[in-house]
Amino acid sequence: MIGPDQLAPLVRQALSAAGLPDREPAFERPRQREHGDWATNVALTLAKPVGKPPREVAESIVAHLPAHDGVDAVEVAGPGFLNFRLSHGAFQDIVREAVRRAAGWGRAEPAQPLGSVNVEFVSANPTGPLHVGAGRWAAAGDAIAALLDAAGWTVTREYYLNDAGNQMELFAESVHAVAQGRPVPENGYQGAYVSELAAELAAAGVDAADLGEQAYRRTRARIEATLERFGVTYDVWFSERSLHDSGAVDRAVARLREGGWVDEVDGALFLRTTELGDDKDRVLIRSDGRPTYFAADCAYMLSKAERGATRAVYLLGADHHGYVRRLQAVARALGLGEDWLEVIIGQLVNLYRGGEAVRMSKRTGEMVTFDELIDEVGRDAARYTFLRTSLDVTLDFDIAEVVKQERDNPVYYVQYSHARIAGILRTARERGLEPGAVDDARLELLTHPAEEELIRRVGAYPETVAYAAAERAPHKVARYAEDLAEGFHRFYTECQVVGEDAELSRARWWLVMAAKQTLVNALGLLGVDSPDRM
RNA sequence: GCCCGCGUAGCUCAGGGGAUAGAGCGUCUGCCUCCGGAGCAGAAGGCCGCAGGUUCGAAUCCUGCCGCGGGCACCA
Repeated sequence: MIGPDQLAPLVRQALSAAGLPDREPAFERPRQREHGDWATNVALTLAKPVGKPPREVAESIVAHLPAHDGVDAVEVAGPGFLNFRLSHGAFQDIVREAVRRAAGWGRAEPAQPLGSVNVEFVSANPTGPLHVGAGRWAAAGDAIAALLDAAGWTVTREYYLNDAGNQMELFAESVHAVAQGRPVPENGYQGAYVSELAAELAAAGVDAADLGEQAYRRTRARIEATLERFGVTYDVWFSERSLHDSGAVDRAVARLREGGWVDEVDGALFLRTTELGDDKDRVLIRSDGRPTYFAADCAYMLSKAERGATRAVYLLGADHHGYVRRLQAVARALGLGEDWLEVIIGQLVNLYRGGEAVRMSKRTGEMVTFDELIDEVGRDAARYTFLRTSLDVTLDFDIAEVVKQERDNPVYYVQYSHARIAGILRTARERGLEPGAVDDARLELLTHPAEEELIRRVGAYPETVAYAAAERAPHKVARYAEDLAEGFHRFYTECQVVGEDAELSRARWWLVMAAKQTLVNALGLLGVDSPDRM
C-alpha cells in the first residue's frame, strides 16, 4: 500500500536536497480525480518562510524527488499542490493484499497491542423493554467496539445493569400495585408492559414476596434477548447490586477518602468534584447512610480498572451529558490517568411515524419498543439507519419512512453490490472459469477507468477504518461502503467479468473478490450482513 | 443564566484548513439480445444560519449574535 507513510520520506528527502527547511508533509486524498491519488500542500506552507512563490517551491521539490516504484507521476497543480499519481503496480498490489489478508484486510497491525479497552453502552435500566432510542446506542456501541478491535485494541463489550436503588424499588412496587389492582405509586411505572408483566407473573404463580425480583429478571432477560436479536453480544453484564453486595462501593468510598477527596457535611459524605472540574460537589453517602447511585458509579469505574481496562469508553446519550464532568472528576480522584476515561456523547433519536412525532416515555409506557422497530424495518436496515449518521447529530427516525423505503434504503444499495458479486461468482463457476491463484493472475490487464477506480476505492479501506476508529465515527464506514458499492456498480455496468478473454476474466475475478472481501469487512464492522442473494 | 450538540439542495444527511461543496430520497430525461435494472448515465435544484476575525486559502478553526435539540437533584 502506498500512502502518506511511504510518500512523506520521499518529500522530506527532496526538501533536504533542494535546500528547503524540513517539514512533515500533510497528505490528503484529492477530491478531483485529475488531481491524482495523493496530494500535499507542503509547498504552500513553505512559500512564505522561504520567500518564494508556492509554485516555484513546488517545482524545486519535484525536481529533487527520488523515484519510487509505486509512484508514476508527480505534478505541480493549482496554487502549488504536489499531486502524486500511483503506478499501476501499486494498484495491483492493492488487489493482491485485499485478497491475501481476507478477514484481516483493513485491520491495523500495531507492533505492540494498544491495550485493553472497556466499551460500555446501552446500560438502560431493567425496568421495561428497550425503546427505540436505545437502538442507536446498541448499534453505535457495537460498531465502535468493532472499530477499536480493528485498530488493535483488546475490547470488552459491557452492559451496566442498574439492578439496585430507587428506580428498581419503584419498578417492583409498581408491579406489585398493578398485580393487586391498586394504583401505581407516584412517578411509578405504568402502561401495557407493567400490566402484562404482572399478569404473566400471576399466571406463573409467582409469590407476592418474589414479585419484584422476578419482574426484574424477566425484564432483564427480555433486554438481553432484544440485543441478541439485534446481533449485539456483550462480554460482561455487570450488576450494580454486586458492587454493593461485595463491598466494592465501601472500598471505593474508602479509597476516595484516603485520597483526601471526601468531605462530611450535615451528616452526608461529599466528593469534592468541584476541585476536579465539576460545577458542584456530589453526594456519595446520604445523611441517612445509604450510598447514592453516584457512589456505585465510582465503584464501577474502579472495577473496570481493576479488571484490567487500560481505557474505558462510556457511550452516553445527550440526556446524560451532565455526567461527563463528574465522571472525569472521579477518574482523576481515583488516579486513573488522563487518557483512561473517554466519554462519547451521542445525540438523541426523535421518533416519527409519517411525520408525526412519537413520544418516548418509559414511565407512562407510551413508546415504540426496540423490538417493534426491528420487527418493522428489519435488523440490517435498523442498524444501518442508526449508523449512517454522525453521533453528533440528533437523528430523526421516521419509522414509516424507513419501512416505505425498504428498497431505497442505502443499506440495500451496498448489500446489492455484494449479492451481485456473489451472482458473478456463481456464473463463473457454471461457465467453468478457473481463477487460479491471485499471484498468477495478470492484474496488469485491469486498465479500464472503472477498474482503476474500483481498485482505488478498495485501497482506501484501511485508512478509512483507521480514521473511523480514531474518530469513533462508525458512520464514516457506512459512507465509505456506499462509495465502494458505487464503484462496483459502475464497474459492473462497464466491464464483463466472465467473458471471452480468459486472462482478463481471471484478473477481473480477483478484482471482484477484493471488492467483495472489502464489502464484507466494512459491513461486518457495522454488524450488517452481506447476503449472497436478495 | 451556565454547559453540550446541531444549523449545508425541497426532505434526510456526508464533507479530514485546500483546487469546480457531495450522496440518498423526491422531480425530470435516457439505458435491459449482454455475469441480477434493488443497477447505470445525465438534468434541474446551494447568500454552507448571520456578522466579524485568523490564514496564501474557511462549510471546516476562533469570537459574538440568531434559531433548534438536550442537560444543569442527598432521582436514577
